[in-house]
Amino acid sequence: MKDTQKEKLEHEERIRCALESMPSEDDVAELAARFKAISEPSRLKILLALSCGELCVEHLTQAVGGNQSAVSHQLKTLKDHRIIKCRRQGKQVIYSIADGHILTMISVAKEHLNCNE
Amino acid sequence: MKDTQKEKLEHEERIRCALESMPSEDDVAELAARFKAISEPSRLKILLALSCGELCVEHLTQAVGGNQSAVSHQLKTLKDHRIIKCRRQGKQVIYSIADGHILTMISVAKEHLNCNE
DNA sequence: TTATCATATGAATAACAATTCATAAGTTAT
DNA sequence: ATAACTTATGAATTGTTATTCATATGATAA
Repeated sequence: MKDTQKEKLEHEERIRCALESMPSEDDVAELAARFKAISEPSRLKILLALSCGELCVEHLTQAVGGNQSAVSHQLKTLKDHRIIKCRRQGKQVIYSIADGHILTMISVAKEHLNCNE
Repeated sequence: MKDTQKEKLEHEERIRCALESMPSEDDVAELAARFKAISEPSRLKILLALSCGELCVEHLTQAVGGNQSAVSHQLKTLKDHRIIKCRRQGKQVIYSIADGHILTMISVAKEHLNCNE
């Protein structure tokens, strides 16, 4: 009976920790939205491509293999969530990954592919 | 004229890299699906809660603040994508995060919240 | 200024996913 | 075997998101 008692206490401790450390609704929502932005195949391809360095829209369109309009919409989504940033250079707009955290995510994700769990 | 030439070559190099290093359609699709699994607020909450340690469904239901059926559906989604795993203990089913990569992701995500870029 | 090239956007349809409700299934205790 | 408890699931509705098409905007060159 003592062991189950102990286990029960551990469970209580964990749920307490889970409830206390839970970020606010708003923070969770924003975080989820950012994950969602990454979670469509073509947007993920854009990020995978950008992990090689900055690229213009035309090249990104080649990289994802879609059409220009779709890619622009996808870029907007990523930009709105501050996952990528851009700068204009003449006629072209050149996109790049916004910060190190995102790059880390993409790297971890790539690793995941390679070791397959 | 020499500088733009050099830049152009760099661009070509990058798009070449992007195209060559792009994972297969299937791999990208699976990766995207896994990100998507993480990207709903209540599923993200489940993962944030589980980052404190394993929890049973009832406690997880408390942690996300939803109803039991919804949480079970969400758990199934996460489990189907091998983001969480579970074991039965008596009447209860106890869930935990499936592997280190996922934990890393959640940690990076949490950091992201704290430093806000 | 007009023509051309590169990118962005609004609106609509089409595809997809989340939540709910009712109920089933597995586990333990009586 | 039945009841009580915990978790899972199917089906339907509702809500969301992606893609497409047509067109607009912004930049450069002629």
